[in-house]
Amino acid sequence: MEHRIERIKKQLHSQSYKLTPQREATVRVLLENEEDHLSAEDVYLLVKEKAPEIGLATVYRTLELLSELKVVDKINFGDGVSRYDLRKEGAEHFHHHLVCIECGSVEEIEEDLLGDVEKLVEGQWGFQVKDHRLTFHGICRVCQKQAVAASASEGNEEN
Amino acid sequence: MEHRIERIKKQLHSQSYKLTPQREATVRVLLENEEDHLSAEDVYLLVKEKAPEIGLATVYRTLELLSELKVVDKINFGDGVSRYDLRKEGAEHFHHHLVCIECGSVEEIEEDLLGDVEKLVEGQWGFQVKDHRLTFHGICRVCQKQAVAASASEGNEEN
DNA sequence: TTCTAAATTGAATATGATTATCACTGTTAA
DNA sequence: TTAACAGTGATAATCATATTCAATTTAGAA
Repeated sequence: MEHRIERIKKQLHSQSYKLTPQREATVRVLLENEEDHLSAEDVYLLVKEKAPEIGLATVYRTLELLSELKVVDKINFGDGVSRYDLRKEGAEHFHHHLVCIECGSVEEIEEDLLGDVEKLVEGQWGFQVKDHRLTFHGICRVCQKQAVAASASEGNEEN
Repeated sequence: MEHRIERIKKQLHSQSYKLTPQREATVRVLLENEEDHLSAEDVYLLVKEKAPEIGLATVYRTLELLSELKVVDKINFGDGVSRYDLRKEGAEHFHHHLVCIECGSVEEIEEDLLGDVEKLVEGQWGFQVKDHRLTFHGICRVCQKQAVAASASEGNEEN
């Protein structure tokens, strides 16, 4: 953790930005909640717990800054809010997401599934790929099981 | 064109919605601008040309409705607005996009590039894929050429 | 056709996320 | 020390989208 903060600090400095206490607190929240896909508001509430004096505007500014530096990726799952997702250290590409249309859960896939597809796009469309966004919409493992269980008990009145 | 409108009409009727003049005008605009990725505001302005009495709220409602019926896909390229893209007739999956980070142009790929990847996701992650969103960010053919031209003329003062 | 209930509309307003403004503070470097 | 200046928090402004509501239109029933 400290190592990653140190690294982000260097990234900031390299563009003559500072790692202020507010920015550090924000980064720590992102690191501690790496699994989640927090909105700016979510981040704000979590940062407030450690640094109650921080303002919402600062959180937005920090997230925007981290986004420019490619420390986080700004993503959008179609609800009205942007979410911020830490990029894995050294990751060249954005990771993929599995969004469940039943329960709304979001799972991440770190593996790069698109190597071949990107080559195809570069070759066939002459498009020089720099990054990608891939999201699958469907039904997660848990909801699939629930669906099976529900249909199995069909006919036996349970309520 | 008429054929496609007829088909959308049937889809609406099957859920007991009506193809009102306002909805028809909106659909026509979408059909006539199939190449583009129009925002709600864009659609509104274009529909106004044929049906000046239409309200913005109606356009939003219509686009939302068409989105539910999977006639259009609501997409988001990271600027603050949703864009609406007609789904090709009979297309099971959403098509892909190539977004140029230089000039902002958006190209579409109709081919389904993800057959293999989806099988992998279903097998390895147990996730039942219903749809996907895939966008590549990079540099389009035109901007690549311009970059080459610019670097070639480097040193010769041209202005 | 006439009637009726439900669907749809436009205008206006409300909402909610994000951005801009601005006065103030802390930091840096001469 | 002081003079920039980056960074901050509170607040107001913006902008896309959703909602409300009274008026209108529509598809069938009678």
